[in-house]
Amino acid sequence: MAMAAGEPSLNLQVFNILIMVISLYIFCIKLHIPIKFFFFFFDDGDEFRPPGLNRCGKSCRLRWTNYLRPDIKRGKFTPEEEQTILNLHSVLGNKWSTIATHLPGRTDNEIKNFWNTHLKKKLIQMGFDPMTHRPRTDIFSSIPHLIALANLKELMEHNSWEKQAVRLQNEAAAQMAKFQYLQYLLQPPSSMSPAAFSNNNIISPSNVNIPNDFDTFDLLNSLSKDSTLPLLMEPSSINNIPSSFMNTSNNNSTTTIQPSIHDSIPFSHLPDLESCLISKDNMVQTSNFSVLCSTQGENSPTSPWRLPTSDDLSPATSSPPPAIPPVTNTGGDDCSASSYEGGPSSPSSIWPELLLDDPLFHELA
DNA sequence: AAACACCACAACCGCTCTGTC
DNA sequence: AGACAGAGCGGTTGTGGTGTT
Repeated sequence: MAMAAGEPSLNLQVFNILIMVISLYIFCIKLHIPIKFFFFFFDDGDEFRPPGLNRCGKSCRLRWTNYLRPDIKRGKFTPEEEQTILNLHSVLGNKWSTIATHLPGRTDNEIKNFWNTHLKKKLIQMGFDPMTHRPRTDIFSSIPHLIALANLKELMEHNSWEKQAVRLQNEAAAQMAKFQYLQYLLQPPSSMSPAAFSNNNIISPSNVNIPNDFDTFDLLNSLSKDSTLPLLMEPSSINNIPSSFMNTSNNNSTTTIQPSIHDSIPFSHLPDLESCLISKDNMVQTSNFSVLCSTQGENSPTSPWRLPTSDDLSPATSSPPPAIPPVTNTGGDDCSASSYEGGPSSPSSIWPELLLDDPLFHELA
């Protein structure tokens, strides 16, 4: 490995490179240029980050908009804000920035976090799908209902002295199931359309899906014979709907049927969260049965199978009883947790097979 | 007191949109 | 028209605090 004549020695080359590096270093120090600047091509970020601070301009902007901005409101969300978020989310979905424009002082990030950590869980706990704001129909949401059924069954077995009252309640349960099935069938197909968000939806033949199968007609006939339930299709009878079926907070006499219409309004069927949310350890949530018991006048405080009512949940408030989440099928594909289609493809095949065939249901009905 | 689980929230990430050159 | 930078947005993660065992 003889070195060619006139070619600088290896030591000299290294020395020259060293001199260049030192010169560059001094140059950078004099001009206050960070050395890191020359290694920007190794930076994995898409923006240049100033030395010393591991922050890019983007994160600084986020820090300002989400935290440092002086007009940001601190503290917990008020119930009004909570309700606003719920209402807006039912209409807008996860458009956090749009929702934030309606809540001065709150950032989209804050609202998003609040939703993910609080409101979503609340809705799930209440048995509502946080995406559709409608009663969930998956098996997990049905578990509290089934537990309530099981408890009721057990109580029935051990409390023969109240068989008569239980029988009445079972009849009411069957009627309620029929009613909810009918209500389900009568849902407008475009229940998720913006027009459906209006709280002034009035039931009328024009906005009601006339059922087209015989099962439904049979059900209608059976209901019309039943004095317990009103004739829904006759406007004159709408005012006769028992108050428990109606949103009692609506004092307007414009014949607005809350249960069925509520079911078509993504959020309006929800009661005030504070008034109906039950503590975590209470397995019996706002279920059909809590409403059912209260509607039949059999829900005496001493009754052994008494389930919580809205009064139990919030004695101080006079808010209406929670809406009736339809008795849910277990695993039906009409309204999955994340993809509600707004209407059943074959309504008559959903309830009877999956829910009404439930042995517990048969025993009770 | 320590370990662990859970919760709340700021921060980050990746993507899309928009304005500028 | 296309490239680029910055802003905006929604989903996700990291982390510190708190409660529980």
